[in-house]
Amino acid sequence: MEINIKNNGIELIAADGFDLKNTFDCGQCFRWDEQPDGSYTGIAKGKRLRIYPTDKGLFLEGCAEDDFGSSWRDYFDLDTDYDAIKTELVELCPALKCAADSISGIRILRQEPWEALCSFIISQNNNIPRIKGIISRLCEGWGEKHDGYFGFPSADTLSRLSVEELAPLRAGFRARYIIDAARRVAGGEIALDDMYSMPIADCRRELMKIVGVGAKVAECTLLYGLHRLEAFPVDVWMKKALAQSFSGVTAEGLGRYAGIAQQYIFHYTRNISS
DNA sequence: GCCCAGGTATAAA
DNA sequence: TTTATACATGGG
Repeated sequence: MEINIKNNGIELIAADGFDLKNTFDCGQCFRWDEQPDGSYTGIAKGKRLRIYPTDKGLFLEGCAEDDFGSSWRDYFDLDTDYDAIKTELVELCPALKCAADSISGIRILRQEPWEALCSFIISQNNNIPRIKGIISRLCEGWGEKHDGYFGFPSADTLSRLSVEELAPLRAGFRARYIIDAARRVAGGEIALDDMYSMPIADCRRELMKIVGVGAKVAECTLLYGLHRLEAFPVDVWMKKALAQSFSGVTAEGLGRYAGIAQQYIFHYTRNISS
C-alpha cells in the first residue's frame, strides 16, 4: 500500500480496491454521509475524516500520519486483499460472480464492537435514513464532544440511563433494548472484546442473551463490529434469494468469507428487484 | 393516509 | 418447532 503524506492529509495511491459508495452506502455503517461534491465525511473511533477520489487514488483529508497508522489503516482494513477474497469465493461458488461484480470495491470496515451492536439493535424493523437520525441524536445527546462533532456514546454512559431518559432519542420500542445491551456490556456480562477470538457459536449465544438481539443482529454485530468474516446475516430478502438464484448456498459452504459473499448477494438481489 | 423498514418478543397452533 | 402479531416511529 503506497501512500503520499501531504500537509493536510494522506493520499492512498491506486486504491482501486476501495470504492467509497459501495463501502459506505451498503448498509454496514451509519455514520458516513455522501456530500454534494461526492466526497464522504464520517466519524469513527472518536475521529472525523473527509475522503474523496483523486486522479491517483483517494485522499484522506484531515488525516494525520499517526492517525492513519493507529486508526484509519485498520478501520478501512487496508491490509486485506479483497480482490483475492473475491477470487476465492467465486472459485468456491461460480454463481457469485455477477453478485460480486455488482458491488466491486466493497470493504468490510473494522467498526468498534459496541457501536456496531448498538447500531444494529437500532436498525431492526427500521429504514436507513431514520436509523442514521436516531444514531445521530444518540451521539449528540450522550457522546463525547470533540471539535465540532460527537463520538459514539460508550456502553458505560448509556448503562446509567433509564428508558425514560432515552425518550428524546425517539427510538421507539428499541429504547429498552439499547439499555439492556448497554448494562450487560458495561457490567461485563457480555465481553465484546473476547469475541474477536471466541468460537463463533459461543459469541452468538452470548450476544443473544441481550433482549432485542436475535439471530440477525448477532450476525451483523459479528461481521461488522468484530470483523468475523465467516458470520452470515440473513434477512427475508436473502432467504428468498438463497432459495431462488443461489440455491444450495449456505454459510458453511462459503467458509471463512461467507459474510463477504453475503454482502455480494444482498446488494445484488436488492438491485435487481427494485 | 398508507405502506413498510437489513427484526424480535411473545403467544398461540 | 413453526407461524402469526404487535411493536414506535417516520421516510417515501
